[in-house]
Amino acid sequence: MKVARHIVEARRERLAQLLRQHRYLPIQQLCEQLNISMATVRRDLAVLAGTKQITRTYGGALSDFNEHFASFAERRAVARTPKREIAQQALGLLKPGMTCYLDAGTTMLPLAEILRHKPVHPLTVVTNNLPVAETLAEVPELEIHLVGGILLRRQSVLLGEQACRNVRSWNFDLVFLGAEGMTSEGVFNSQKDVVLFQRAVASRARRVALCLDASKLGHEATDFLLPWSKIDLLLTDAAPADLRKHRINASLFVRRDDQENASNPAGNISILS
Amino acid sequence: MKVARHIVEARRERLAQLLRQHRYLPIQQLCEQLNISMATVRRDLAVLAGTKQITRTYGGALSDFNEHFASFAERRAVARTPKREIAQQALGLLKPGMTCYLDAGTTMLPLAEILRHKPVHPLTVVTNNLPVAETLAEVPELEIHLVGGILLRRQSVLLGEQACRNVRSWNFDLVFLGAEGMTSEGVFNSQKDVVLFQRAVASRARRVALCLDASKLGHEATDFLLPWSKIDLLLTDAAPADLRKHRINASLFVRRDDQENASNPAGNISILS
DNA sequence: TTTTTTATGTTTGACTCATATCATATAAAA
DNA sequence: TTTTATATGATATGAGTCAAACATAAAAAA
Repeated sequence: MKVARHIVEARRERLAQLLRQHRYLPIQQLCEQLNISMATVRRDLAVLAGTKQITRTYGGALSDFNEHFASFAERRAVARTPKREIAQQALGLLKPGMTCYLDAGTTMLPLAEILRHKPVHPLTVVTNNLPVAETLAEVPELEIHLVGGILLRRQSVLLGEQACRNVRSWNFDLVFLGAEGMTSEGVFNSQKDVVLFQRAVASRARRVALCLDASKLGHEATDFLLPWSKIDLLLTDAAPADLRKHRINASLFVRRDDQENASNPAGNISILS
Repeated sequence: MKVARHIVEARRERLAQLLRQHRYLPIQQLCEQLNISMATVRRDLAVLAGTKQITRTYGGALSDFNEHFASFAERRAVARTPKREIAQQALGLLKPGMTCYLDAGTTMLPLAEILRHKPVHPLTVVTNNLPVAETLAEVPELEIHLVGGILLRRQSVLLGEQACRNVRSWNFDLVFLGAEGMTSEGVFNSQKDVVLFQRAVASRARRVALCLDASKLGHEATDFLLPWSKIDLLLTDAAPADLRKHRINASLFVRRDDQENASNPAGNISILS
């Protein structure tokens, strides 16, 4: 009998979740847990294996997730090149002695990786992003702080009230934030806790840099994050013409080699691209 | 044909290493790699599974090694079995609804792994131990909190002033602490920051459980952590006679099945073993 | 509503794996 | 050296898994 699409997807998500939790499970146990036939489990596993979320084995399956934040690696694969570009722009903004914040989200991982190999020293990095923290943990030139908070499974990110409280004791020279969408009004994200936390971070920052690749243009996610008036820098690979088309008021363009002038005297957004 | 003992052990080590490298391998491939029969591979795998180095699956095997925290896993190899025992004791103390703290150090990892597969639900777990946090991150029944703080490279542990401050906003039903040594005076550790933080944790706890395997007996590390008077429970694999020999005042022994009586009315140390 | 599509569970035959037993060769002990 | 212990590979039997085909029932589309 056919079953509604959302039921199917929910079951597959549950399946993936069970496998992440146990790393390996035989098909029989998966059947018992989900109350479905072996045939269905096998078919679901085939789908999940197709999207590289799991590895099929004889008689069971094996989660690909817990191997070094693999889900991150997946998402990272999307828009890899733009994100590396943005990371390069971000790197140019970092000066020795700064205290900076790196946001949750996949955009920050390339920056962390670049920093790992070409550290700006000394530098204090604060983050709620576990993969970023771990990437940078090995670099002796950097001082890494993790904000405390509730650990959000799947995203490996710390959030919640305590996280916000922790952030309020910091003063950042520069914070890098990611988001899901940008319109003429400002930038958007898709989770309320995330937005709350990002606002807390932004309120402690001397300068706020938004990192958004071109695919976010015109997208409007559920939760409004910040208006452009509170954003100092936009790091993007989007073409200036496309930004104008979406009425994003980008009056000041800054090239990579004169970033010293990237300050924002008139309250306009500086764009590095 | 019989084969020299060191050959056998070398092969098994090679086997374990292959599995660590590939995480999962079917038996056939292991045969090809090692040029031995399936029967021998199966027997070797049974041995490795017996020492919890791998998990047998139908048709293959799966490394139990957390390749992510290599330095951790190395240290974990030492005193592996006692630590699993201690973890089992600790598990028995956890009751639904509790808020507990898991310390830094390798002793907590086996507990985290057991909890991952047999979660006590609901349970709030607070930790400064990144590997523990990650091990438990995928378990939906648990709420995981990381204290904020400076990330100590090498140990993947959070410490520092902010960490201490964060801890002070918690009330723990039960905290599990590790240490480097124990004498008749109390328990010791080897880093000042660690001790400071552990004291902060202990001060917010209704009950403090120390997890110390027998190898720590009589050892006196550089920094004094806590006197026995402030410790409610000692989880150890050390024999009672050995404890007495070192004049550790262990007057109350508790069996695993009457842990309800493990409270500490007279200020004596309860021992689970 | 009627029609089409499709997700599910069952069945079947081929294949793979596990367990136990056994002969043998060789290491280890006497 | 002789004897004992044991690690190995082969074999056979039984159990479990896989892939494909099929009927069915319910969702989606018309």
